Amino acid sequence: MAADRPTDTADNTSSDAPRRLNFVQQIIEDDLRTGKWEGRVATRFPPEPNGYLHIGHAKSICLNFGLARQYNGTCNLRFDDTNPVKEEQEYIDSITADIRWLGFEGPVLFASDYFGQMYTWAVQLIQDGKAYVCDLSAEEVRAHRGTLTAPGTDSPFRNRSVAENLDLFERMRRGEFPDGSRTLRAKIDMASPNMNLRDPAMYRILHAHHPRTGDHWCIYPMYDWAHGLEDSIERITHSICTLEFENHRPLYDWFLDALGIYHPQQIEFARLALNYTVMSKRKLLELVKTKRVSGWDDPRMPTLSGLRRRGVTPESIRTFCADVGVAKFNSTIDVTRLENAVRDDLNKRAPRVMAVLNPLKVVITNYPEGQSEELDAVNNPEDASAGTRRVPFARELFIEAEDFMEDPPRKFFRLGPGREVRLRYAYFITCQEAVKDAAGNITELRCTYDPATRGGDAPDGRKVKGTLHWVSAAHAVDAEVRLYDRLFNVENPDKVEEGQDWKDHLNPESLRTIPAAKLEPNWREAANRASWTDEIARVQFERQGYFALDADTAKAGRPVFNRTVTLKDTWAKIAGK
RNA sequence: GGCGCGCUGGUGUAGCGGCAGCAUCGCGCACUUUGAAUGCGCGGGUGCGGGUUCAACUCCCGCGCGCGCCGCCA
Repeated sequence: MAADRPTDTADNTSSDAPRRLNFVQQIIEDDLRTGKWEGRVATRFPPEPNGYLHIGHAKSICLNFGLARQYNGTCNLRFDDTNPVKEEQEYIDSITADIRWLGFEGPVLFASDYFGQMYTWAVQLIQDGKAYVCDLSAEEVRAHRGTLTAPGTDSPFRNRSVAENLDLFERMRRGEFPDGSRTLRAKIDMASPNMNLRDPAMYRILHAHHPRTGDHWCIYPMYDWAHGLEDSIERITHSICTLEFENHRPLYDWFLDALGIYHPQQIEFARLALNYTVMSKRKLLELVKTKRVSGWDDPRMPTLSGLRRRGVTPESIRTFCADVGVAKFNSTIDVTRLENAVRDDLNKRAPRVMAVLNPLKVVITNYPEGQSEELDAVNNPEDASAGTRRVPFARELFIEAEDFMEDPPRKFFRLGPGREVRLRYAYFITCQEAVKDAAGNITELRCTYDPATRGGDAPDGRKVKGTLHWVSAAHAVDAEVRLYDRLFNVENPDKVEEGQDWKDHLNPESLRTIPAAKLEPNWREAANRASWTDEIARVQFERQGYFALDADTAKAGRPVFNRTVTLKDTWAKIAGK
């Protein structure tokens, strides 16, 4: 099941086997069969540029762009920029870049380009007696709206004449009234059991500078009014959004029908939720603003830019989204599934390199001083075409401090006094002595090597339980390594108890920095043997995990690596017990 | 209160009347110059009560429980 599984599609259409369609695909195929849209499939991804994209958006992006790809249709990237007070050019730029990084492209459009058309349509509704200008304040509107159980009451301005409404609306547009003083409302039904239909606002007055339209407008359309129009203008066929818009669908339909214009079908699906993180833009923004993380692209963030910097590949995000599927009910996905998709991809593609994070010096006492040699190491056991490289070996080495125990427990396969292990691609060594300082800390190991085991095999067939990674001390390159862990130490940070704050569950150990890890000297050439669509260098540090070269490398004057994800570590589990 | 959705193994889900599958997680075994990867095995059908049917996890009805939404945000 490994080799032939498509790893780069956003859908689950495997060529063989009966295809299992998700419910959206079913709707589309039914429509294709009945010719509902003349065989067209047109979707859109409509982010509001008020924050960075996160893994939850990736699901929607993969769905919308994936559907278009699958059915030979189109998918527009449409910025839903209808609220200038929250939106910024920075977000427009990051969203565009993130989508391209994820591997999708399509026309880039802006809702703000339709403001003129929307205005014309609003006038039409007024003329038809289906919209009116209301002078109630926000609080008064709330009071008139009624409650969950009680119907609302009509606004005293509900029955203004068409002429007066037209005049007032025009003056709203011209900027004659202050923010919040009036709204244009749809005349629907103040007694509707669906609160969304109790004369919802279509336009509010906002004297705000818009990133694209500047100061041309001082009235801005509300989502419910605008969204269907945007879809209609773009002749979208399937307008896919998340579950919370289900109650808005009657409104979506009402506006389009009242106007008598092209009418796409709105379909709702469950957004992605992941444990051990938060996904709301509000909370992510707060983490950024309060400096709990270094920015939107902090590698601990669930943002696409954070995941990218962390080293996660776009391919693995796409397979993850395909694996997760599309359903009509909310559920929380275990992050381990994301991590797994990442390991799966990286295992096949990442070149192996040896790096010692927590160095312990080893002296090979029977290896000649001043001598060194080069040993062959394979770059990727999963990919023969990756070839081999030469790794220098000498008398003084570093191994991982955790790979030695003075008094090893039964199941510990690594080095201990008198024990023999293999140094990967090098020799068998036996520990003769652990040298300690005055405080009793082990400062150095004195070992002997068996020259006959060069390359790592014993001619006499002798076996060894453990294989350690290592680096020649004289040849090692220092690197900064950033070890990341989950941002929160509880599964659901959104669920807070009385008197607690969601930020109380931030994991204090989500970042651990190692200033001077020891890398094998040819790490860069080794890493560059693989090519990545985003040109971020990624490697596996053998026995430890996958790491990505951070852009800070340039200013740090030494390589800086981010740990993307660890390797599975069954010893850690055993040791933890 | 309304609308919508769900209730299958530890978890997340698939099946659209007759075989319960996938992923993940856990455990075990094999193999192994990454305790990695890989391969194999083990771990389930009830939310409750009715009905339709030769046959229901799948269809229908009622109940229960859970979740989501109800801003001059999107």
